[in-house]
Amino acid sequence: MGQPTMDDVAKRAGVSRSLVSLVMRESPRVSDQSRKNVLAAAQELGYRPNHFARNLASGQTHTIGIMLNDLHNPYFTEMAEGAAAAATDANMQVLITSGWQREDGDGAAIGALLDLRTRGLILGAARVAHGLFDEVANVVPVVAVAVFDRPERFDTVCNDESIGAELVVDHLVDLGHERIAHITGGDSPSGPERQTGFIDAMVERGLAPIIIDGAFEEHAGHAAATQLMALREPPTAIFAANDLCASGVLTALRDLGVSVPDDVSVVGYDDTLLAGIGTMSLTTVHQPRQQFGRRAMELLLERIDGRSVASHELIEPRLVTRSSTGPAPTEGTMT
Amino acid sequence: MGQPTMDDVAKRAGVSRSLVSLVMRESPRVSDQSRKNVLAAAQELGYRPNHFARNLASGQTHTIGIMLNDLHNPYFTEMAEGAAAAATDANMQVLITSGWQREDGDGAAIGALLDLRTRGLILGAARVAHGLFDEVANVVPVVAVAVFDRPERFDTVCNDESIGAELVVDHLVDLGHERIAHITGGDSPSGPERQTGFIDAMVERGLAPIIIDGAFEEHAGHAAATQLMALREPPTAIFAANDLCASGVLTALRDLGVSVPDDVSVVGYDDTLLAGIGTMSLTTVHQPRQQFGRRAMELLLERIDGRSVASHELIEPRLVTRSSTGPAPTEGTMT
DNA sequence: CTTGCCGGATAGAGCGCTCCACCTCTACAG
DNA sequence: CTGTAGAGGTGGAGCGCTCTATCCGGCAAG
Repeated sequence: MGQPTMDDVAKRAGVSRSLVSLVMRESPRVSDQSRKNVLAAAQELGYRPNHFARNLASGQTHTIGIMLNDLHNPYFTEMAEGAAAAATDANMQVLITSGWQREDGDGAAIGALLDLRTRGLILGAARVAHGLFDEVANVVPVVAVAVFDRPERFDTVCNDESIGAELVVDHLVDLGHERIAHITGGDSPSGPERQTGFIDAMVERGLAPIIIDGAFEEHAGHAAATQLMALREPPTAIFAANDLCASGVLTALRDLGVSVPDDVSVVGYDDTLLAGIGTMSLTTVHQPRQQFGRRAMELLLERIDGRSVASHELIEPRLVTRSSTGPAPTEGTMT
Repeated sequence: MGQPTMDDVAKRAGVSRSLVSLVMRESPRVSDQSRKNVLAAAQELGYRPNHFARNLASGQTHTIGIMLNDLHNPYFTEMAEGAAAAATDANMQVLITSGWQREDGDGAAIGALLDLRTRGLILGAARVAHGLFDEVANVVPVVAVAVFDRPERFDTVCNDESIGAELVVDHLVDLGHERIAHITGGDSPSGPERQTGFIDAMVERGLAPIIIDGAFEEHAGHAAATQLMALREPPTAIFAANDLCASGVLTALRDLGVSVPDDVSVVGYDDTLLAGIGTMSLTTVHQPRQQFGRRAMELLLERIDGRSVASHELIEPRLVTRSSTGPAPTEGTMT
C-alpha cells in the first residue's frame, strides 16, 4: 500500500472513480458539491495522480522535452529558462536532458525524451546533426535553436547575425573608425554568419572589410590580434567573433603596449559574464537568449496545435556599450 | 495505429508477449535464437518500449531526478554532468528540472520529478530550503550537493572548505606572505565555511587572520580591496571569497596603481572561466565539481539499495597556480 | 401521462507493459 | 522406465488511470 490511488479517493468521497477522474481533469461537468468532496478526500489522503497511468490511458502527455548538447553553455541554459517560462504559461511541463557532449549522447538523450512521449522537442545544439534532427522531426514536432539554415522539417529560432554585425559596424563608424577588422569564429555555428554580416555591413558603408581567421577561443583572439597589429596599417578597431576571443585580443594588445580604447577599440559578441567584469569592460552584442526560448516554445505549441509549414525566426540582438570602444585615434597618433 | 507495441513484435517474431518482455529486460533466461528473432522483429518495426506502461506495470522507474535551483550556475551544471555519467554507468536515466529561481519554483520542480516517480533526487541548491528538503527526503532518497550542515534525513556532498583555505594559506606562506587578508563571501553558502577555514589555517601557522566583509560579487571585491589598501599596513596578499570577487579586487588594485603580483598577490576561489583568461590569470582553488555529482549519485544509489544512515561527504579541492600570486615584496618595497 | 432532453454520475473496457504461476521438453540419475 | 531438475517459454491478472457508452432522475413539452 504505497501511494493512494484514485479508487481510494473515490471510496473515501463516496463516489465513483470516474468522477474523481473528472475532477482531477478539471472537467466542468461536475457539480460543485461533488468537486468539493472529492478534493477534500484527495487532500486528506495526500493523493497525487500517477502520471504514468494517466499518460498510458490517455496516450498523451503534457511534457515538452528540451535537449541541450552542452549544458554548460549559458546560451542554452538561458534559452531553456525562457522556454520553461513559456511552457508554464501554457500548462506544460518541461524536462531537460543533455547529450553531455558524448559520442551519440544527443541521440540517446533525445531517445529518452521520446520514450517519455514528450509532445514536442526543443533542441539547442551547438553542433548540429541534421540527419538526426530530421529523423526526430518525423516523429514529433521539433524546434531548433541556433540553427541557421532553413530546414523544411522543423522550425528554427536564431539570432539575427546580420543585424548584430551592423550594430557593431555602425557603432564603430559613428566613433570615426574606418580600418575595422573582424576576427572570425571559423566554421563553428554563427561564425560564418557573423563574418558575412560584417562584410556586408562594411561594404554597404563603403569601407574595406578586413578579415582574419580566428575561432571562438581566447588564444585565437590573441594570435589574430598580434597578426593584425603587425600589419603596415593596423586597424583602429577589432571586432572579435565572441567575448572569449575578444579577451584574447585584449591580452595581446596589453602585451604589445597598445592602449584600449585610445589606440584600438575592441568589440566582442554574446555579452557573457566575461564582458562585464572590470578588467575587460567590453563593448559587445547582447542576444536576448531567454526570448529565443520563449519564441521556440511558442512555435512548438503552434506546431503541436497543427501548423505544418516550417517557420524560421530571427531575433534582433542589441549592442551593449562599455569602455573597450572609443573614438578613432586621429591619424598619426598611433605608434 | 501509432507506435508498435510489444504484441506487434511478439506476433512478428512468432512468440509470446512475455518472451518479448524478457528480451527487452535483458533477462538471461532466453535462448540466443529467440533473442535474435525478437530483436530483429523489434528493429524492423521500429519498436520502442513504452516507459509509461513499463513503469506502471513494474511500479518502478529507472529515473533519477536532479533539481537545480540555478541552472546558470556552472557549479551545478558540472555537478549534474558528473551525476549523469555515474547514472549512465548504473543504467539509470537522469532528468533535470530547475526552479528557475522563482517563488516556489523549487517545490514545483521537485513535485514534477516526484510525479514521474523518480527513484531518488539529487538537489543542487544555492539557497537551501531545509523544510522542503526534509519533507522530500521522507518520500524518496535525497542527496544534497553543497549543503554544509549534517542533516539526518538525507545525504550531502560538498567541498572541503577547510582544505581549500589551507591550500591557499600554505601557498601564500610558502611565497613569504604574512599579512594575508580574506574578503568574505558574507552569509551565502560556503561563505562562512571559507572564512572559518581561513582563520583556522592562519592561526595554526601563527599568523594574524585579517578579515574584511565582502560578498560573492565583483563590486564587493572592489570595495573591500580599496579598504584594505587604505590600511596603515596593507596586506601583501588577498584571498577573495571567489573568482568574481577577486576580479573586483584586481580592478581596484589596477585603479590604485598597485602591481599584481609584485606588490600584492591575489587568490580567488572556484576556478571559473574567468580565472583562466589572460587579463586575470588568477591563482584559485579548483573544485572537482563533476566528482561531486559522481559521489552524489553513488550515495543516492546506495540509499536506494537500502542504506539508511545519513552519509556526509567532503571532497578535496586543489590549488591552481597562475600569475596573480608571487613572492611577498621585501619590507619597505611597497609604496 | 408519456416522451424527450439534459445535467450529473457510473460501469467497464482498455492503454502497453510486468511478473507470477505454470507448462513443456530435454537430459540424466536412480 | 520413472522421477526430477532446470532451461525455455506461455497465459493472464493486474498496474492506475482515461474515456466511451450508458444510466438515472427530474422537468418541460406534447
